[in-house]
Amino acid sequence: MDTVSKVFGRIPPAPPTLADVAELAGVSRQTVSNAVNNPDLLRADTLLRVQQAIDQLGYSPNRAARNLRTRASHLIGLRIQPVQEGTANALMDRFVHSLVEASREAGYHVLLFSGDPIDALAGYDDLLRSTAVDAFIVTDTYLGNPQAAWLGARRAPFVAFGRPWDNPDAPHPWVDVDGAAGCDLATSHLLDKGHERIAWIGWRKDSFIGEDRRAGWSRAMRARGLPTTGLASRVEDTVSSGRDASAVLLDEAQPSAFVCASDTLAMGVLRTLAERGLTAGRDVAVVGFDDSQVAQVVASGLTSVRQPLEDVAVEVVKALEGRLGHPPAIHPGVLLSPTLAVRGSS
Amino acid sequence: MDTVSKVFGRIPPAPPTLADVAELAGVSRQTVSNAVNNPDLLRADTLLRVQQAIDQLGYSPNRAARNLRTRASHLIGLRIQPVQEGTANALMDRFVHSLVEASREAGYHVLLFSGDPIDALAGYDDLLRSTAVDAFIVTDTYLGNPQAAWLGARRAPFVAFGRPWDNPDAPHPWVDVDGAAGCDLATSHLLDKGHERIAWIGWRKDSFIGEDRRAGWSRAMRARGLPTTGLASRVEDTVSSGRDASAVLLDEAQPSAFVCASDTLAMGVLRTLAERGLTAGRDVAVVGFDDSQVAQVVASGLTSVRQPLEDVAVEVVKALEGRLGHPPAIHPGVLLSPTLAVRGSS
DNA sequence: TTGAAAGCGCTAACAC
DNA sequence: GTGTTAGCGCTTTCAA
Repeated sequence: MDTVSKVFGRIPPAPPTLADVAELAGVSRQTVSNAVNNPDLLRADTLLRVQQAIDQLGYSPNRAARNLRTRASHLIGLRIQPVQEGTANALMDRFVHSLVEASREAGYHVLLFSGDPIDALAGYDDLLRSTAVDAFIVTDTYLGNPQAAWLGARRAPFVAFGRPWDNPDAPHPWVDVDGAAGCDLATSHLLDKGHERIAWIGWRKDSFIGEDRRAGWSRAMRARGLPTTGLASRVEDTVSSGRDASAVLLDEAQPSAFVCASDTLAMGVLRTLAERGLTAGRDVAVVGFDDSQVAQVVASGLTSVRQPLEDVAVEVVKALEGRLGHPPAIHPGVLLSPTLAVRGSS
Repeated sequence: MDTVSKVFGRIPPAPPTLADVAELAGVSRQTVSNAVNNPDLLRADTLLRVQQAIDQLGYSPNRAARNLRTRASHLIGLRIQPVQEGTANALMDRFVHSLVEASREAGYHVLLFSGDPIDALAGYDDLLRSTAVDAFIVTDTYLGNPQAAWLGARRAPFVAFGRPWDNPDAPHPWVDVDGAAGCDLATSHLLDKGHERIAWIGWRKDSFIGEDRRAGWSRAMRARGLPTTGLASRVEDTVSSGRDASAVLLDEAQPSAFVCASDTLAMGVLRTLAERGLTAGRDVAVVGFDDSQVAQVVASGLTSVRQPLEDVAVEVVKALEGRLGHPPAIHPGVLLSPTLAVRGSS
């Protein structure tokens, strides 16, 4: 009586095991295992025979058994947070897809989990202790986020998308996008178009990311010997903040262009322009950040700095493979350069 | 010599096992297992003692071992596709988060995989044969998609987000949102505002979803005895198609309002209005579908039909639990009603 | 109510 | 090159 009908009188048919393949091919189980994991060890004709048996039965190694034996799950954990409604911030969608794709090529799958809002660490802890994932991708590296330190202390392998701002010497691998370079790019683009009074609308000063992006703007301005005083504003990341800030700047500093730390803020600028009967791109130029769908479909289009998320994902997975290797190979950090998606608003 | 230092002279410290807990609590391994899975079987004081040992060691059952033994992974697979750039379609982000949340409460994690573009089924097959997931959530139920039939033939448990349009008697559980009701809601909203000539911009006729939504519009119009002839257009789901279609309709049928099958099309309408110096919401009303971020942040806001994705996720997981139960409980299908997010454009 | 034994399917280590 | 042995950590019988 075969395994199938012994275990399941009904559905579903139990998938074939190593033993089934071995029997069919007339070899031992170990040889089948080798055929799958170390084909080089087999003689060509044996390998072929085993291969045929595998194909014939539609055999695929049972993950649970393999995981148990190898102490690896080939799963990487990614914590996702709720979409922020009312903003244009939707990086994650693109990043997640890129990550899944890059992971697949490296033999990993992505396991999603949601943060217990009260205890962000709980989800990590659970997966870690139950050895459900081999590593994590950490994306929310805002200031004071304890995840990196916490994971580090537990020796949990992880790669961060985002620099360790508060600790440049952090020992974990990370990948990030050069926000300053992006805003420099955006500002220089406007300067090349003849703009001289280019305003900045960014986030509050306690945001490292925001200050980094702002630095790109001021750097580009200074490189042309242009003043920046009175041309900058720091606000919350909402459409209405962008609207209010741009109205004030327009009144007090008469800029001919805006560079914003986010598409959300840029949408606020567009709103102010519309309210004043000004046309974006003709009367006043506007550049956003993140190349969200919003930037892509809004009337006449919003020029925006685009993060190379596909490349980020590839680098993240590369770093992960290094970290998971024996011995672990930690390359310090990777900084990628964004590009500029030029549209009608500039 | 304990397990830890035997296996790992170095890092990372091996997580505690059932045996470790059993030793500490002075009971057998089986008793610890029961404490975790069938606490009722234990005497109160034994349970307490085991619980303390578990807490003290930070024990969490090894998933791979449990999966191997129980033939279940407590993972559900979700295939994700690339974000469509240049459109406002970003349902998935919200749905995925809701699904992760709902799954967590049911004891499941979500495993993401990407479709091999060439062979969409390959990803499913791989995960299925390696028993990596217990079930799938299928979201792309477009016409002629072979996934449902294929999975059904393999007796693979799955729940669809989307009706089996081409086979109403399909035996699998599904959850969907009533698009007709949504467009009826949108149209009635406009009718209540006094509009009588309300145009429809939807997708090509071979889209069941598009025709369903369109039916809601015509139903609402007919309910008030209003004509629909000459007021409808069927195009591709792009901004420029929406722009062109609305320009034609405006010229030929003089509608005072538009209901669109997607926010993407609605953005096209807004573009036409802007080009003609018309103000959305004042001169011409516009309603989109999906309540995307685009609808939320665009100047003055775009009224849009909002799918209750959180509820969809809950129902999907509920259906999944039924399907995975012993015996499987298949409830036929669940149809949820969308709501209308009213903003400045109407 | 608790414990002992068996085995899920696989691979690492070693023998042949 | 191939086969044998052992055991990853857990849960499901079954016995005490």
